Amino acid sequence: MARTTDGDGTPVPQRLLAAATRLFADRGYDRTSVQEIVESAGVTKGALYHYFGSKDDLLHEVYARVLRVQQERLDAFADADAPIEQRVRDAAADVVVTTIDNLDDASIFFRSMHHLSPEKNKQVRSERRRYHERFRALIEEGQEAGVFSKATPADLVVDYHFGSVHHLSTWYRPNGPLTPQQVADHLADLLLRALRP
Amino acid sequence: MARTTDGDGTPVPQRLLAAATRLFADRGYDRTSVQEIVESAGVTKGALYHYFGSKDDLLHEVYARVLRVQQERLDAFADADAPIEQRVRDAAADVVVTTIDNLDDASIFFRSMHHLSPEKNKQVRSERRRYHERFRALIEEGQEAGVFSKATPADLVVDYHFGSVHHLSTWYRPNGPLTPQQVADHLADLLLRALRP
Amino acid sequence: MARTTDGDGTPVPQRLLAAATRLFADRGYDRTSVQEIVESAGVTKGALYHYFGSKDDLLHEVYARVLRVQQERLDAFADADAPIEQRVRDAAADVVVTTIDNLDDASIFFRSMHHLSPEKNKQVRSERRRYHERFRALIEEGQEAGVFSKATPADLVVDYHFGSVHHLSTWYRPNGPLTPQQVADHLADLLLRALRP
Amino acid sequence: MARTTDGDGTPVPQRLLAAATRLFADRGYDRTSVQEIVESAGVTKGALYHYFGSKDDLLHEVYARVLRVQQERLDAFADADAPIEQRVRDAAADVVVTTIDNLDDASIFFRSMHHLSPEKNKQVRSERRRYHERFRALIEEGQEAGVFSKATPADLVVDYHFGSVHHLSTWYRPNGPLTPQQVADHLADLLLRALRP
DNA sequence: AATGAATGAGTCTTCATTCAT
DNA sequence: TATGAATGAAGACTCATTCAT
Repeated sequence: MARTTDGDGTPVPQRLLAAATRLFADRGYDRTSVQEIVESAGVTKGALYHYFGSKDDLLHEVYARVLRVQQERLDAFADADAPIEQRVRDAAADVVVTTIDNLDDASIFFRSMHHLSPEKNKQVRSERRRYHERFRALIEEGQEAGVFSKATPADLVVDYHFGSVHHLSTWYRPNGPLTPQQVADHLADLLLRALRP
Repeated sequence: MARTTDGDGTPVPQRLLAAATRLFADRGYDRTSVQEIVESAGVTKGALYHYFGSKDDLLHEVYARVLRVQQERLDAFADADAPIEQRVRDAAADVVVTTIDNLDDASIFFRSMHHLSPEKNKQVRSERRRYHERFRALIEEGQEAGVFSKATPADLVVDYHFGSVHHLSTWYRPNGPLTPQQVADHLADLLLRALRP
Repeated sequence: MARTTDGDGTPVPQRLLAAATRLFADRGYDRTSVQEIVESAGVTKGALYHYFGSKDDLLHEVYARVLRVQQERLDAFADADAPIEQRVRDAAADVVVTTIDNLDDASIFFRSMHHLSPEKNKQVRSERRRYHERFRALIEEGQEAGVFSKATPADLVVDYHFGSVHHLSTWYRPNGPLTPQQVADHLADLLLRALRP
Repeated sequence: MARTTDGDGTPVPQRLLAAATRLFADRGYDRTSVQEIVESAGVTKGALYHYFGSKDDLLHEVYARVLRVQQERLDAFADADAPIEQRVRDAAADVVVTTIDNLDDASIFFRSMHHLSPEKNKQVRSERRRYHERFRALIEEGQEAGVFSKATPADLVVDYHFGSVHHLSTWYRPNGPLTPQQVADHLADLLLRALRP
C-alpha cells in the first residue's frame, strides 16, 4: 500500500501542484496560504515541505511546466513542413487554444512572476526569452521571404500578439459566445492580416 | 501654517497616493506594507488613516485616477472632427503613449484588480466596460462605414489591441530603442493594417 | 492613563526585558518561546515587536545592560586611589558579588553568546575584550611594580580568574553555606595568593 | 560485507557520534537538526533512530564518553605513587591538556547540560560530583598534610580551578601563542601557588 | 539494518487596524 | 489634524519522531 497516493491514487506532489495551481489562479499567490493548499490537496504541511522547498518553489514548478509545454508546441509548429505563412498562423492559433485550455496557468504566469525569488525569476525570464525569440525568428523569416510586411519590427509584432494572449485570462469566459478555436482563429487572422504587405 | 504639507509643499494625501503608487507598482499590493507607505511619504500611520479608510481605499484611488484620465482622453479623440480611420488611429496611439508615460499605474491596474474589495472591484469593472464600449463603438462605426473589415467581431478587436497595451508594462523599458511615440505609432499601425478590408 | 504601564506601573519594555532575562536563564534562549515571554510579561506579541526588532534583539539588550554595569564598576575600582594590590583585590571581589547578585544575567551571558546574530556577537565580544584589557592592565601594573609575580602572563591570570566567575552560575546556590561576600573574599584571596611573588 | 560501515570503514554509530559532537559544539544542541547530523554522517534518519533512542540520547552519549575519560585520568593521577603536591599538580595540568585536546566535548559539556532530560541530567550531575569529590579529597589531603593552606575551603578551591578549565573553550585558540602543555603548566602553577601556606 | 514519506505541534515574525490622547 | 502604542489573527516554515516496508 503506497503512501504516496491517497484515495484517488494521484501522487502527493501532483495533488499539491494541482491544488496550488487552482488556488494561485483564483486568489493570487500572496492571498493563498500554505494551509489552504495542503487542505485542498488533503495532506499536511509537513508533506508539502517534504516535496517542495518553499511556497515559492511550488510556484516555480507551475511555471516550469507551462514553459515546457508551450515551448514544445511552438517548436513543433515552427519546424513543421509548411509554408511560413501557414506555420505562423498555426503557431499563433495554437498558443491561444493552449492558453484558453489552461487559463489558470496563464493567470498565474502573467500575474505572479514578480513573486518568484530573484534567481528563479531570472531563470523564467530567460526561458521566456527563448520562446519569444523562436517566434520572432518565424516572423523575420516571413519578412525576408517577402510574404510579411517589414513595416513593423518583428520584436514588436511578437509583443503585440502575445499581449493579446496574455490578456485572454482577463476577458475570456468558457461560456462566452466563442469557442477556444474560434477565438484562436480570429486572433491568428488579425495577426496575419496586420502582416500583409 | 498649513499642517497638510511638508517641506516640499505637497499636500499629505497626494504624497501618500504618490508613494503608494510607486510602491504598489514596485513590489505589488500585498508586498507593500502600510508602514512602508507612510515612511516613504514621510508621515505617520495615523495620518494615512485620517485621509484614507483603508489600504484598499488607497488602491481604489489609484484606479479612480487612472480610469478618469483614460476615459477623458478617449472621449476627446472619439468625439473629434476627423474621419473614423483617423480617430481610431489617434485613440489607439494615445492610449499607448499615456500608458507608457504612467507605467506604474498600468502595472498596478492590470495586476492588482483582484485585491480590491468586491464592491470596489465591481465598480472598477463597470467603468472599465464603459471605456471598452466606447472604443468598440468606434470600431463598429468604421466597419459600418466600410473602411474596416468585418471579418473579426469588434469586441475581439478591442481586446486584441488592449492586450498589447496591457502587455506594455511587461516589456517596455524607457531606455529601449523606441520612443513612446514610435511604439504607439507602430501599434496603432498594426491595428489599422489588421482592420484593412 | 498611560498605556505603557500595567497594574504594577512598570513600563512595558522593562517588563519584557525582565521576563526575558528570567526565562532565558531558566530554560536557555532557544527553549524560551516568544509566546512565553509575552505571557510572562503580561503583554501581547505585537507589543514585544513594537519595542524590539526580534527575539535576538531582546537578548542583545540583556547583554548590553550587563556589560555596561560591569564595565562601570571595574572602571571605578581600577581608578580608585589605593595601592595596586588593594585595587585588584577590590575589583576581583566586586565582580564576584555583582555576578552572584545577578546570576540570571551571568547564566545568559556565558551560555547564550552564540545565539546572537554575527554582528551583535562581534560587538559584544569587542566590549568584552575592552573589559578584559582593563583588568589585565591592572595585573600588569602590579607586576611592573614588583608586588605581583611575573611567572604567569597577565592574560592568562585574567582568564583564570574570570573562569571562576563564569563558573559561579554553575555551582553557586543562594541557600548554600557561604554568603556572596564570603565567596568573593575567598576567590579574591586565591587570586592574590597565586600572584604573590 | 558489513552494512554498518561506509567507505571509510567507521561503524555507523561512531560516525553519528562524531558528527553530532562536531555540530553540537559548533552551533549548539538546539540549533543542530537531526537532519544535519545524519547528512553530516552520511546516513539516513532511520539509521540514527535505529541506534539511538532520541536526539537527547546522542547528547547523553557524548557526555558519558567525556565523563568516563576524565574520571579515569583523574583516578590514575590521584592514585599515583608521588607526593601529594605532585599528584595535584599533575592532575590539575592533565585535565587542562585533555580539555584542550577535546575542546568540542568541553563546549558541549558546559553549555548543553540543561538540554538533557531531567533524569539524564541528574545522572550526569551525580557522576560529575563524584569527579569533583575525588579532586577535593586530593586538596584536603594536602591541607591535612600541611603542604596546602587551609585558608580556603577545599570545595571552593576545586570550583576555582575547574572554572578556569571550563573557561578554556571560550578563549583558547589552537593557533594562539601557547601550546596546550604550556597553558596547563601555567594554570596548574597558579593553583599550586594559590595553595602555598 | 535501514529507508524516507508523513505527521502535527510549535517557531518567530508581520501587519492592517484601532484608539486614547 | 495627527500620534504611536497596542492588538490579535494569520503567515511561512521547522523539526523530532514514527512506521510500513
